[in-house]
Amino acid sequence: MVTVAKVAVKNTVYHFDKPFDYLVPDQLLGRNLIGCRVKVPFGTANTERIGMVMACETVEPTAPIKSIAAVLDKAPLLSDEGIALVSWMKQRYFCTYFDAIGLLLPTGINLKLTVRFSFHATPGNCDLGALTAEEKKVVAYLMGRKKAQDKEAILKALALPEQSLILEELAQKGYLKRQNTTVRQIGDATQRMARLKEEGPVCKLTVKQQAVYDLLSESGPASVKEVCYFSGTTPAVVNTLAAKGVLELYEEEIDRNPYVNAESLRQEQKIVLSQEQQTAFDRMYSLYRERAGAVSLLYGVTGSGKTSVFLRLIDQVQAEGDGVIVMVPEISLTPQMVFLFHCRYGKNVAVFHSGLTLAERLDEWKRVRRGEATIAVGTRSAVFAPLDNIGLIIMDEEQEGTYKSESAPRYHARDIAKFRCSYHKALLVLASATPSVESFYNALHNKYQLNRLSTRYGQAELPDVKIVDMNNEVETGNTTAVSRTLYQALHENLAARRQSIILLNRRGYHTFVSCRSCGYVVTCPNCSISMTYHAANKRLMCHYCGYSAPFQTECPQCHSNKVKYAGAGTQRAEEQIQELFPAARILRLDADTTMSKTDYETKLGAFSRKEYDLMIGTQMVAKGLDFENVTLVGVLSADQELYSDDYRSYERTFSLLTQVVGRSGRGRYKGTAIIQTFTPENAIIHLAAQQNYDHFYENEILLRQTMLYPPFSDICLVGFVGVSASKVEKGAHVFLAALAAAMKGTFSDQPLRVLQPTQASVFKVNQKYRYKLIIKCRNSVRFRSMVDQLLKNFLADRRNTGVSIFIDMNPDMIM
DNA sequence: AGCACGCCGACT
DNA sequence: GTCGGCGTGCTC
Repeated sequence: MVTVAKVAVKNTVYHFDKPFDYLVPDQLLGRNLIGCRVKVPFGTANTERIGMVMACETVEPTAPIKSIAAVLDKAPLLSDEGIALVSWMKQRYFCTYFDAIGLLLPTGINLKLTVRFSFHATPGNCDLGALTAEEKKVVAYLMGRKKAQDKEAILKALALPEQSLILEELAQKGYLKRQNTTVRQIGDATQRMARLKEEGPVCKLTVKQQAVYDLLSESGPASVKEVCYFSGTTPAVVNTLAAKGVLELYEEEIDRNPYVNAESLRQEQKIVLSQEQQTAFDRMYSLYRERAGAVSLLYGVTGSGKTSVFLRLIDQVQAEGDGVIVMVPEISLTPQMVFLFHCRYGKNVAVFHSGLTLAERLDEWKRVRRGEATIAVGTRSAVFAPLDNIGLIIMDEEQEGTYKSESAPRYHARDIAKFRCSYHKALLVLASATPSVESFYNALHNKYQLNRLSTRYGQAELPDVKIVDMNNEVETGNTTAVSRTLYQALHENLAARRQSIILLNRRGYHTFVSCRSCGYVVTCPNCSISMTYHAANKRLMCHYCGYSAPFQTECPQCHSNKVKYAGAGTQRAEEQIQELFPAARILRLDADTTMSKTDYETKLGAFSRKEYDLMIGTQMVAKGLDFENVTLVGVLSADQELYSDDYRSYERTFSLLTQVVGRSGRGRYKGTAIIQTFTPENAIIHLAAQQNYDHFYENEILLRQTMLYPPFSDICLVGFVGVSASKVEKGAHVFLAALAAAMKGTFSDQPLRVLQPTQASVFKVNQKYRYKLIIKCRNSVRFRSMVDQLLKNFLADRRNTGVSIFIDMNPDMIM
């Protein structure tokens, strides 16, 4: 009998990704290998690859198989649950094992295989007489260095060809020591900075280089990222200048983890719940005690104090020795929330979000893995926190699109949370002021427990909302982004020394640039999308691929001088408002600026200390912020999201408007909100103004039923991407034909509605063309096995080379 | 994806 | 006669 390990191998592609059998050598037999990474020989060339042991079994020896070369981890990185979750994800998201494994491991732990050499100091080796000139050079190079060097680095430094075997030969002869190592790829906690050298330019500069030079001489040292943004260049230009000696690059440590002294913040704070909150708490707590792996939907109007209920629940679950995961949509925007958690639970909290460096993330991951932290707080990826006894998972604002991953594996954190809760028999709490239609449907049909918080906490009341018809404004000669009503309200609010928030919903909004003479619209050369004007760097930018070009008034088509930008981007709106209120202190929050995470926190801190009068920004000003002095909220234009062709666009608009309106009047003073729109008759806007979710839901669920959209079906989006538009289109049709054949043949039992393949709404992105095909289906085991087969056939079919394919089940947005 | 095996055109 | 083009098939 022999022991065989089932190993998932890294860097495979979908159609041959499966567990490969490797022999477990005798010296490894006593160890628990499941969940450990291993090195294995792979393919005819037996190249070394990294793998993950998914299972082990003892079998009769049959044909000879290859052996595991080495084990890379002392203890398993994945628990049994992790292994099960990886397999589950592979089936559900049509990804490879390692795509899924990557999510469960912290980024910093990824290993890279390298070979290192160092000088082997023995008495005989000092005699270099027997060596060739080249060999002497190599030995001399390594003699001068104490530490072992990477093979590639040595060859590069000595200008030797990559394939050179000289190092191996010298190791054989005993001059060098060879080490096979696996190095951790830990990212830098630093960022690259550029500063000019004092001498000034020593040679002629190209236009782009001059732009970088001018910028740096004006601004002083700056990060390479910022330099590129403001000069409209790429890092390549900066590197060239560095090579020419015009500027120098250096590393600067980026923002320190602001949570280091979490423990010192710790203090008990008693939470008093209202009757309504107490009822919700009691029901969720008893559901948790049932240990049935159930789901509860906590539906509470904005400002109803959902957080207090969470905290009480977490206290209880912690007291019973269970771990907790708390997810929030975008944690950088809620430093208040992180602060709150640190105050209450000190070092018991591990925080996961994109603002941490890789090394910090690795540390947090380890603290959870070792059981030092039993509460994981973070964005989407926190759902994978390596807790091994989960009692409770909380998803705040569960309807948010950021919980859905837009790259493979295209998972929804809610589904992962459900998996983990059913594995651990834990409670999943979905919380929202505007639950997703799917979740509310489940709650009404008793699949979830439903808890409502329908009054605001304390004395706070819901704000008064006015809807302003912008058509009237335009007709009566007001062409600015601010209506007279909003102007008046802002004026009064400033005079009363209260704060205001202005939402500018830019998403899908084109501050497009066009020629007033011939109608030419400036579009991105790489993508089929119009360019957006950025006032901060006076350039046109593409939001899809990052391409930028200087703004020019001359039209490339008719050569008139009439190219102008229109529409109210955040930057433009800020200018206008500043002109209208010259004395107001305005804070702009914008996802596109190069602001860092701690910048946000400082700015938001300053806002809460009333150092600003007005905050203006995109979606991010609408969500989760809690400032008691804000009594006015303005929405510059409510329409943009509403009229995209996505089945979730109503839901998103309703949610956004409801939430932003809810920012107003959270403290002692009654709040007001003003919504500007060109379609004042629209029902969604009125329902959001009234914060009337129930009515919105009733309308929406009927629509979903008629149109056969979720929750009445699942949407399986098949995407095709490639550089050749015709090949991509052909690929989509090849897939369609195969699907049609499957539906006539083996899978005729599947109730499917297939929509014709069409171009993606943004057809070209980054020089690649995109097609989509939509299947309305039931996401069942059988449906997935059909898709799996279709995918494998597609990938193996040579007609489809150059076309990549992906599946997105219930995408957040139809591409 | 890589990598090897295999069968036809430009060369010593 | 060989070197090498990239079409096809496999990876425990």
